Amino acid sequence: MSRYTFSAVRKASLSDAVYRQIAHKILHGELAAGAPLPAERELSAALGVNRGAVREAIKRLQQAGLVAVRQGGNSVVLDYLNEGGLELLPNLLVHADGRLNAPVVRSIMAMRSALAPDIAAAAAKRGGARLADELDAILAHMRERADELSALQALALEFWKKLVEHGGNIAFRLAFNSMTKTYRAVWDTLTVALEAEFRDTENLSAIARAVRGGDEPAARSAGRRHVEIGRLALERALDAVEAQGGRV
Amino acid sequence: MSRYTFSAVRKASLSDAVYRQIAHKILHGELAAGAPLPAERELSAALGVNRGAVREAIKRLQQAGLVAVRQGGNSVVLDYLNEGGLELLPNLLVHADGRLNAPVVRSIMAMRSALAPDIAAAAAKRGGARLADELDAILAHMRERADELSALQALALEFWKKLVEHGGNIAFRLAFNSMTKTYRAVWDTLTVALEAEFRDTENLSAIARAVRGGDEPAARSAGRRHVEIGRLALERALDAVEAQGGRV
DNA sequence: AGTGGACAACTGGTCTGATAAGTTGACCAC
DNA sequence: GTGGTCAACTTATCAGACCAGTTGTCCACT
Repeated sequence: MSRYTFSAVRKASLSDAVYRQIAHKILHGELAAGAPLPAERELSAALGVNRGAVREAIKRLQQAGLVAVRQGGNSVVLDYLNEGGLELLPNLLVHADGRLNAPVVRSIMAMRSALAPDIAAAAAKRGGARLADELDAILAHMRERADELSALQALALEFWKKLVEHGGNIAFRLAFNSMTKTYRAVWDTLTVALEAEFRDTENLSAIARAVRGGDEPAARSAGRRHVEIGRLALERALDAVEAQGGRV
Repeated sequence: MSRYTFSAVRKASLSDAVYRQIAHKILHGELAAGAPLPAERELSAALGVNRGAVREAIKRLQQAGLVAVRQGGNSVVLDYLNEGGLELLPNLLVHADGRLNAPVVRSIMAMRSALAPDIAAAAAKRGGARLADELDAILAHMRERADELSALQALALEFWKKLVEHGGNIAFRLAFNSMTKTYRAVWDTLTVALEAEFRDTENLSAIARAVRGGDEPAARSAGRRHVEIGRLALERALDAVEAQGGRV
């Protein structure tokens, strides 16, 4: 492996930039629901890009439930609270100025708490010994690398990924994907905030044992205990910064 | 009101049609993960549309996590099980031949069961008397129109929409939107399958009371009991048709 | 007063054909 | 075996045109 690490060079396409700019304006209230979008020709002139790029961006906005397009009239901004899907979470998680949006963080942690027990239970129901072996392997790595917090974080995510992959529930799996994308957007922040959870191999071991024994209730309660550790830690952290009126 | 009812004329755009066709091929295995997509020019020639329409469709596929696009090389199909979000559920719900996909139905009902109790609890925590009044109004309508099953279904959905709107949890709300879109795709089927749940105004009333009293645990358990009615009914229905090897 | 036709001025939808720029593999000089 | 060069791909972007649906206005007719 190379002695140095390099990160990929940024190469956002024009239509991506257009999409992001308009989505940002909508999600942060600059373009209110019901407001008409400028005409495609106007937008392409204002943004200095070809109309095709604008159209590609608008098609994506349409798919995300942010705008409604209708031939003959202007596209109009929709209420994303009624039309948007989970994939909007990453965009909502940070304020325009880069601060974390605390209510959104709390929402995500609450959803995680709602789903994790059932994900663990489903894995226990269908997983079997083979899954348990894989989980134990991950746990072994976690114990080896207890001093590398970021590695622990990655392994914990992998643990849950395995559970959701073997639970046989496609809805859980897709929701997990959406939440993982959100998670990655604030990875470094959570490395610190969720440390207590990453160190809780005890409950993860309990899940692995429950998977091996097919014990759904045990998996459910161990899963619940595990994610509650992180939820409470984050809750306290948010309360602390909010109490002193600080930035999140 | 007019004596006759008319339905809107179909007016799908070209890029929509292209998107649907390719997404269908991916989600139903015709295009496996890792496979390269034909070049845009090839696709536009094969489909008989211009390249712009193909590009708009591919941009949407990219956003949905179905393909990865890279300048200079062919776009490649991704594994939607690892990359896709909840918004794919409507597409996965029905097989290529129009039959319901039973495992997906079970998944969705399981997810609903995981979220509903927490949605009810969150509403009880933050809703207050005003929300309770609105819920009671919906319940009154449900009792009036107990003989119109489809109306009951719409009102039940509205009831949950109110709960999720007032729960203050954005993640629940967005997930609810995704699931509602899926729900609408099989509305008529569920009208019959979930009849028992739509008639269960008892637990909904209990939720409304819990909201009025701010009683989170009561809202949680009533919510759980309510959706379990539908989940079990659907479970039995699926088991029945599967036992006789029938179509779903 | 009310209906519906004709029309202008918008809007998005589609198309053609061109150029820029990134990727890949083959070949070759060193 | 390393790296340069080139051809043949690919996507990215562009300009400019025409088609098609929506809206508001005016007006003739009933």
